[in-house]
Amino acid sequence: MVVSKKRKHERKTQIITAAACVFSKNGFSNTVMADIALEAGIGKGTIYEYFKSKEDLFFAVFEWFSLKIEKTASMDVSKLSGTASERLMVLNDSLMSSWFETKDMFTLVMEFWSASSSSSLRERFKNAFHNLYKEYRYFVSSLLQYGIDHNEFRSDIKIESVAAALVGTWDAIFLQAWFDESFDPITTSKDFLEVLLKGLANHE
Amino acid sequence: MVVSKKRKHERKTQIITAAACVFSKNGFSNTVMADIALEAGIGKGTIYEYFKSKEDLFFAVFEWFSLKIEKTASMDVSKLSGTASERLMVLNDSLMSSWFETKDMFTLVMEFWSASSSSSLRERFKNAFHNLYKEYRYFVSSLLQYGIDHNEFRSDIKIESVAAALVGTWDAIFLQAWFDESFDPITTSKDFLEVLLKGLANHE
Amino acid sequence: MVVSKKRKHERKTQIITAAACVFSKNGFSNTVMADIALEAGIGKGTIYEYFKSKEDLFFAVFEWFSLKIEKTASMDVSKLSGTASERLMVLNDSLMSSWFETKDMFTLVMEFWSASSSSSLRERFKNAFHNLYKEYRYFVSSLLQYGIDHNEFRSDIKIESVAAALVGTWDAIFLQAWFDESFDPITTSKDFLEVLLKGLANHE
Amino acid sequence: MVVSKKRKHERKTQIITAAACVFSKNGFSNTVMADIALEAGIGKGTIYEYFKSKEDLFFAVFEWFSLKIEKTASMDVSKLSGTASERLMVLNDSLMSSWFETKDMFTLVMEFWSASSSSSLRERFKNAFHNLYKEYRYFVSSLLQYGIDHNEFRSDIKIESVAAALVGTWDAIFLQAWFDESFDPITTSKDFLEVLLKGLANHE
DNA sequence: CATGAATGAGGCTTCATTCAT
DNA sequence: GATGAATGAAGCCTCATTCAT
Repeated sequence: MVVSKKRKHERKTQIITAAACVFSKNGFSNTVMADIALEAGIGKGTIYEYFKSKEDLFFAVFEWFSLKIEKTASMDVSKLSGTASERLMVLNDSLMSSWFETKDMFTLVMEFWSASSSSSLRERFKNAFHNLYKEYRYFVSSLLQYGIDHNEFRSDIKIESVAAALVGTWDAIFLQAWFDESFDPITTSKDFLEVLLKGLANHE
Repeated sequence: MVVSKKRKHERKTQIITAAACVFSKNGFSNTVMADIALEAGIGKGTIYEYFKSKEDLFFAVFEWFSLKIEKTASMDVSKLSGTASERLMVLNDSLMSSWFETKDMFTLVMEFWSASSSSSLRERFKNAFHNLYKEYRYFVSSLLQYGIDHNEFRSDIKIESVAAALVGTWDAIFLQAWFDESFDPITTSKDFLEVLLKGLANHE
Repeated sequence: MVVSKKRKHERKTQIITAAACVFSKNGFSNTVMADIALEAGIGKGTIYEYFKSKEDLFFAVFEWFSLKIEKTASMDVSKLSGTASERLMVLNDSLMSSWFETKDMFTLVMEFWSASSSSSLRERFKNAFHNLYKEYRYFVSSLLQYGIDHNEFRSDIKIESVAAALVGTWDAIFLQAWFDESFDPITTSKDFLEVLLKGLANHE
Repeated sequence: MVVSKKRKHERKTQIITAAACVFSKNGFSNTVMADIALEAGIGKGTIYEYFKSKEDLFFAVFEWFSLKIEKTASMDVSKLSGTASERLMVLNDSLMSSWFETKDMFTLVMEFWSASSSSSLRERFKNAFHNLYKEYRYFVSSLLQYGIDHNEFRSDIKIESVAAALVGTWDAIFLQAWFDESFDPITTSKDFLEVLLKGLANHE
C-alpha cells in the first residue's frame, strides 16, 4: 500500500513534469490534454485518474514550480554569511542563476500571471502569488534589517518598500531578458544592486 | 468620403475599447467574440468588417493600449525640469499615477505578456514589447546621462543596467500591487527611488 | 422609359457575365456575392436590384449560357447542306469548335449538372436540362431520319437511341478533355464519327 | 489490436456509407456534418476521429465509390469470352446494369465532377478522374485491338479515339437518364453499340 | 489501474441579404 | 437607382471529459 502510494506520487510527478513542459511551450489555452499525455507517455484518460481537470493540473504545475524555485533558492541562501551587502549579493547571484537554469520555463511564470488575472482559478492563483511575494519580501526585509542592526545600512530606509521593489526588480529583469535575447540579466542585476547598496550604505 | 473614413475609425475605436474591456476581464482565451460585440453594442459579424480575426483584434487592443500609456506618460514628461533627480522623481510619479488610472486594465498587460509567450502572435508581441522596453530604457538612460553630465550622478554607474532595472521595477511594483490590494505602489516606488538616488549621487 | 428598360437589360447582362466568370472559376458554393459585384464593377447591393437571390442569379447564368451555346451552334447549322453524313460531320465540327471557344466555361456546365442533383433549384435545372437534351436529340434525330429517307443510312437503325448516344458522346468527350489536358476532343470526335457513319451506312 | 484495427475500419466504412448517402442527396456544399453523423448514428465529433475534414471525407467517399464501381464491373468482365463484339456487348450490359444498381448514387458522380472543377480538392479529383478514365479507355482499347488482331474489326480504326468516345458515351447516357425518367439507358446503349459495331466490322 | 474511442457543447468565422443613406 | 455597412443564422471543427473495456 505504501508502495502503491509512492507509485501514485511518482506518476503524478511524471504528469506534472510533462504538463509543465507542454504548458510552457504552448500556454495554458493552447495546450491540449492529449499532448500532455503524449509527452508523459501515458493515455489521455490516465491524467484524469490523478487530476480532476485541466485547470487542476495547471495549478499543480504552479505549485510544483514554486516549490522548485524556492528549493533551489533556499538551498544557496542557507550558505549566506558575511555582511548584509555580501548576503544580498549572494542572494542576487543565486536567484539569477537559479532562474537562469529554468529560463525556458519562464513562459510558465507568464502563464501563471495571466491565469491569476483571468481564468476561473483567479483567486487560487492570486492568493498563491500574494503569499509567494510576501515570503520573498519578508526574506529580503530580514536581510535589510540585519544590515541596519549592524550599522551597515542607514536606519531611515523604508525596509518594506525597498524589499518589495528589489524583489520586483528581479522578476522584471527576467521579463526583459525574455523579450530581448541580447539582454544580460546577470550583469544588469549586479550593476544595479551595486548602486542600490551604495544608496543603502550608512555614512555616518 | 472623409466622413466615411472618420466613421470607420470611430467604429474601430469603439470595438477596440469594448474588446479591451472584455479581454481585461476574462483574458484572451476566455473571451468570446459575441461578448465583445455585445459590449460594443453591435452585431457579431460587424467586428469582422474591421478586424480579420480575434487575434488581430487582440493585437489592435495592444497597440491602442501602448499608445494610450505612452501618451499619458509623455504628456507629463514634457514638463520635466530641474535636476536629474527631480526629473526622475517626477517621471516616477507620473508613471505611477498614469498607470494607476488604468489599474483595472493591468490585467491586460498580463494577457499581453502571456500572449507573447504562447499564442500564434508570439513574435508580433515579443517584438512590440522588445521595442517598447527599449524605448523606455532609452528614455531613462538619457535622464541618467543628464545627471552624470551635470555632476549630479557618479560617472561610474552602468547607465544601461540601472535604466533597465528601474524600468522593470516600475512594472514589477504594479504586478505586486495587482496581487495585493493593500500594497501601495506609490509609496513603495517613492521610497525605493529615494534610496536609489542616494546610490547614484556623486559625493566627490 | 424604353431607354431605362434597355439600361436595365444591359446592367443585367453585365452582372450575368461577371457572375458566369466567377461561378466558373470557383463553383457555385465557393462563389461570394461580393466577388461577383467586384467583377462587375458594381456594389454588392446592386445585384439584388436585378436578381432576387444568389440562386436566381445562378439560374439566369444557366439560361444565358444555354442560349449562347445554342446560338453559336444553330448559326453554323443553318448552313448545313449536302448528304446526311456531311451534315453530321459539320455539326460535329461546329459543336466541337464552339464549345472549344468556351472551354474555360466548361466548368460551368459541371456546376449546372451538380446544381440539378442537389441544390434547391434541382427541379428547375433538371427540367431545363431535360428540355435542352431533348432538343438536341430531336435535332440529331432529324438528321438521321433525313439520311434514312435518302437511302443513305440503313432503315433499321434506332434513330432515338443513336441520337441520344451521339449527343451524349459530345458531352462526354468534353468531360474527358477537361480532365486531361493532352486529350484532343476534335480529333477524337472526328475519328469516332467516321466509324459511326460506317455503321449507319446503307450497303444494300 | 487486430480487433481494434478491424473496428476502426468498420467504423470508417460506416461513416463513408452514411456520408455517401447524404452527399448524394444534398450535394457537397448543402451537406452538413451533423446530418452525416445522424445518418451514421454517431456523434458529430466522432467523424473527425476518422477524417481530417469534410473535404477529406468527401474524397474518401469518392475513392470508395470508384472502387465499388470498379469491383462490380471487373467481376463481370472477368467472364468475358467470345468475339470482340460479343465481349463489348457483355461489357456494355455489365456497366449498364452495375451502374443501374447504383442509380440513385449517380448524383454523387455529378458532385465529384463539380468538385473537380471548383473546390480546393480540384487537383486531387482531377487526377483521380484522369486516371480512372485512362484505365477505362485502356481496357476498351484492348478489346478493340483484340478485334483487329482477329480480323474482326477493320485495322484502320483509330483505337484510342473510339475507346475514349465509347467510354464517354456510357457516362453521358447515364447523365441523360438522370435528367429524364423515361429515358432507358439499357436499350439506348444496346442500340447504339450495334450500329457502332457495324462500323467497326471488317468486310474485306 | 489504464486506456482511448466517443461525444457534444461551444467558439470562430463566413456570407447572403437587408436597408438607411 | 446605387451602395456598402451591418447583421445573425449557420457551419466546421476543437477538445475537455467520460466510460466501457
